[in-house]
Amino acid sequence: MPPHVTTARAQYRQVADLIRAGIENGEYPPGSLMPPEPVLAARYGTTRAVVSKASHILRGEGLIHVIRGRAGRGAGTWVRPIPVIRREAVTRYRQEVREYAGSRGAFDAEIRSQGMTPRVDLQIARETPPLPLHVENILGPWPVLVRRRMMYADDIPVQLAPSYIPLDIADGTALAEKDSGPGGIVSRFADLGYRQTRITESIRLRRATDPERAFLRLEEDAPVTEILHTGWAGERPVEVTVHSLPGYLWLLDYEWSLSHPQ
Amino acid sequence: MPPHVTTARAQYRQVADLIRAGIENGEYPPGSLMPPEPVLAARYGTTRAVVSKASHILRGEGLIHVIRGRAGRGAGTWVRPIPVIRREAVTRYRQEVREYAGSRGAFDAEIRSQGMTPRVDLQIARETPPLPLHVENILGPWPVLVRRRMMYADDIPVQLAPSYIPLDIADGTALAEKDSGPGGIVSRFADLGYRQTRITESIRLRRATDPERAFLRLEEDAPVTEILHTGWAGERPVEVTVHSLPGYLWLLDYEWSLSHPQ
DNA sequence: TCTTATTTGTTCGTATGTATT
DNA sequence: GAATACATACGAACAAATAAG
Repeated sequence: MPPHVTTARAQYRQVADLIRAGIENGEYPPGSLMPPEPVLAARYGTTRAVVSKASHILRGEGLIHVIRGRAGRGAGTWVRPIPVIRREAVTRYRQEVREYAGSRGAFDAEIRSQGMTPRVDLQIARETPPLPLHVENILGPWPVLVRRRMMYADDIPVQLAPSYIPLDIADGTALAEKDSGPGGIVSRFADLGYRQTRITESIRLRRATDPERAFLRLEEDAPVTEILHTGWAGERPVEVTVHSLPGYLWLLDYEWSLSHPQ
Repeated sequence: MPPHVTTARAQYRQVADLIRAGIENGEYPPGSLMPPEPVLAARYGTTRAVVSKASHILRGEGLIHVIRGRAGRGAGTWVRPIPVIRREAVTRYRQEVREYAGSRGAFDAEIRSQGMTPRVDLQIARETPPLPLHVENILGPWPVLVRRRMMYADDIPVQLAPSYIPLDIADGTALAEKDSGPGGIVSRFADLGYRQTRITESIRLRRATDPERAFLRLEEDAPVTEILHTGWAGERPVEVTVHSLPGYLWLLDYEWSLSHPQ
């Protein structure tokens, strides 16, 4: 097509549409390696520049992930290997869910119930102010214990979730241990006399930070969903967790009852 | 800079960063008209191609909106005029919130409490199957009354929210009226004996449809947050609303209590 | 370890189309 | 109709990262 001929929809968007359809219909299956851009250009009758723009669109949608270099073990353009993951925000804090089939907390239960294999890497550290702004706004400028969780489904990174706990609550307790035991740390808070009675979550979309992009294998234009989660024991915030999720990868479910009067 | 000299970060990303900073620090204030691409290219010492790529990035983030043509009344590159809007998912269904200062439902109250002026255009229609897939999955293949709300803050379109109500509930009642009265339609459901006792919401990120892009003034690469909201009267779903929000524009708040045992 | 091949990233220059004032 | 401004496309060149031998 000569450069000056413009149809209703731009070529690069049409190519993106075709590749997206190919991903959905099995031509480019989940987890597979895509052909190189020059091959795709020939296949769709266009130039590498157009395919490259299409590629960038699909990356922003989290459908593909590109590692530069000669295609092989690591490098190449990869189709996202797993489907959308559902997060049940309310029921996940019920004891029977958190302990489902011996799970260590809500995430384990969540991934297993969807037929995938969960894995969580955990780093524990102490941190002093300044804390991340959103966290300090809630917990105040005091030392905290941080439980940094790096979470995988079928060995694919799907979530980052650092939890911040006031050090005067956590220090020297089971909350500072790697194995949080049956039911996860929510159960440990209860053991310590800080039974969480109320949860607040604040959801927003934002650009990914560099560490998030590296861990979640996101491209620069792919948005991240941030869930700012606070667990309250009475009037006191005892836990703040900042969940970072690839925006297009997750489905978030909420459920609540209405009380009268209406 | 010659084409083969590459610094750590691509020029077009650096330019996007500079413009984004300019928007945040008041150089390009909310609601203002940006200079044309050739002017920006000169200002940042680069070419129009680079500025154009930067522009596309910022559009994907919903920070600017471009209307092609000679700059003037309508055309040009505009900085998004309003800040992030907060949606309180749980408290918004309490009667005192819905009726705040005489508000007609939750959205009115929400926008007013944030110092902006709400406006809602409403179209009411009857529809027969096939309904949108997600809606039919919940309500079944039956005729519905649709209340299509088009919502503005300070006359800027900020949300689309069609509500689907089974026709056997809504027909000939206040639910089919334009003015939903004090407290909005949730109060009208209660009047009709369908007191909503439970709410479920399912949140996902997706590409915008053409009508959404047109109404919300979104660019093709800007994601939309969809909230699939269902109101239940006992075991029966009596209302499904599909909220479409510009992804980066909204902050969604949830809150709930934990019951024992933990 | 070093060299070569492959693949995507970035930029430039140019040309033309399309939309609005 | 003229002027302005963004949209798209092509082609070329070189950079940078990874793979293969």
